[in-house]
Amino acid sequence: MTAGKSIASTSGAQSTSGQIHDLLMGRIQRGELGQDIRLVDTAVAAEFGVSRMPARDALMRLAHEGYLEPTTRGFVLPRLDHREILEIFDLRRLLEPRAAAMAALSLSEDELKGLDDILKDAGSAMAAGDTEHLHRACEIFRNSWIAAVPNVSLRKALQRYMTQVQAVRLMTFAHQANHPLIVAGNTQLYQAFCRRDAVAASDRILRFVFEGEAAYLAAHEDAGNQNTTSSAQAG
Amino acid sequence: MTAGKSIASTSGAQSTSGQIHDLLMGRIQRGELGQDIRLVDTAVAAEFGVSRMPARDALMRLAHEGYLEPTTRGFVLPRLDHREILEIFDLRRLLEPRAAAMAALSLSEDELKGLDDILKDAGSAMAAGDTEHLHRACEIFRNSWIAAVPNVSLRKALQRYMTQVQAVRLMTFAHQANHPLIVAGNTQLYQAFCRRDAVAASDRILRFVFEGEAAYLAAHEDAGNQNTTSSAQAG
DNA sequence: ACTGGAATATTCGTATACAGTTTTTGAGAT
DNA sequence: ATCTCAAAAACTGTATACGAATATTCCAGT
Repeated sequence: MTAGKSIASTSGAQSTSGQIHDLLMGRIQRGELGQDIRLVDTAVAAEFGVSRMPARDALMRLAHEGYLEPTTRGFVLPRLDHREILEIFDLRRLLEPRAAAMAALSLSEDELKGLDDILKDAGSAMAAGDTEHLHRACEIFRNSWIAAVPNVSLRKALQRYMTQVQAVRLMTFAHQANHPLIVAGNTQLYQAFCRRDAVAASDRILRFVFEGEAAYLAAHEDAGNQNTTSSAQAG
Repeated sequence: MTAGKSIASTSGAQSTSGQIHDLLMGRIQRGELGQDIRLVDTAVAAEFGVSRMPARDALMRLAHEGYLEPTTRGFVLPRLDHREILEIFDLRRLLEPRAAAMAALSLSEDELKGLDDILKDAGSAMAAGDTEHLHRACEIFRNSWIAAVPNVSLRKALQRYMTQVQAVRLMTFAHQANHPLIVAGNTQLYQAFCRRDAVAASDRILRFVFEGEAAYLAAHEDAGNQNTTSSAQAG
């Protein structure tokens, strides 16, 4: 309570619990939470200098949205097992092609320019061997084009699998050999967007998801060979 | 507080707020709430003989699930607008064919028998002109086959759109002319399940969603012609 | 050293209270 | 009769407190 971060003046005109919710979701999406961290309402409340209620509301809402998992002792990141990760690849193959096609038709010139900038950023990050930077750039790229999907319900559905995307990325990005593939895939997607080519965008993202799954499976096998335990964790 | 309904001994071993949540959701799904009714936490709390917090939790959870809409003055039934309903038809076209295909391969003999029973129930309900009964039977049918989808993530995604499905149903079921189409569609889906014909199940559910959209659009036009206000409401 | 079980600590769910905000109500002026 | 503005009521969001449930720790007995 004494070290409160003064929640006010952060994001939009929301309630306290809404602001805490958004902040925590940002941390989760940016992968700032270790998978062994337990989020407890009293601790969150203390961090933000508020009472338990807003913190509790935010945590429960995040849990219900699938970003956190309630346990008997605090909230933790949902630990995705191998099966669940593969399931979500399946879902992404169903949803993302249509989403990319819609985005191709909806992205404004400004948004395309923004994607271009992010892509250049990702390219230089790859050249510099800065995995962390590349990771962030790819996340921004994905969030940006998804934000342009006009079907709100579809957009929300995609955003719900951010955790899985993050978890898989953390595994596949570890292998620098994957980096050119990732940047090339995003570049081709961007080019399809520029051409307003919905079909190409759809095809490209589908192939991208398949490639992601293949890279994940390879990383998973590696991890399995080296260490039988804690193989398919998000970390 | 004095006239509490003694929440205990109702449903499973949940928390108070969970029980209130389930009870209210049941009322919503059964259409027991007029669209002009405002649910206020203090009133709900008084009805169930608890304090505001559990009632508030339940209402907020229902709101977040899309069953209710928070306003400055209590919670009301969500007014799904035309755009959102069409968006969800789009999503269902992406997800349900795959789900039905998976269900065709996964349904056990017992589950198939259960579907058959429900289907017969629906048939007799239609014959008797019991719209309410038919509505319930169709809901059970849908829930039953979706429960057999082995991809947990896909299953959860589908269940998230239950509300919208319900809302649309309430509109389309009002026209008795739609009833034979609905029962026939479910019957054909069931037959595809029995044959373990994933392709037929996939095709059938896709057509079913299209038919549902067409029926919704027709109902929407009717409502629009009769009354410009309160056209696309979930009643 | 290891196991069983009680004491302790942590955390959750709920109750009650208070403050801020928005809607409604009602009185007075035109 | 209607409009305006202030007072009241209603409702939401947050703070604080308490009891219950569950995990953890620690000690005694083997």
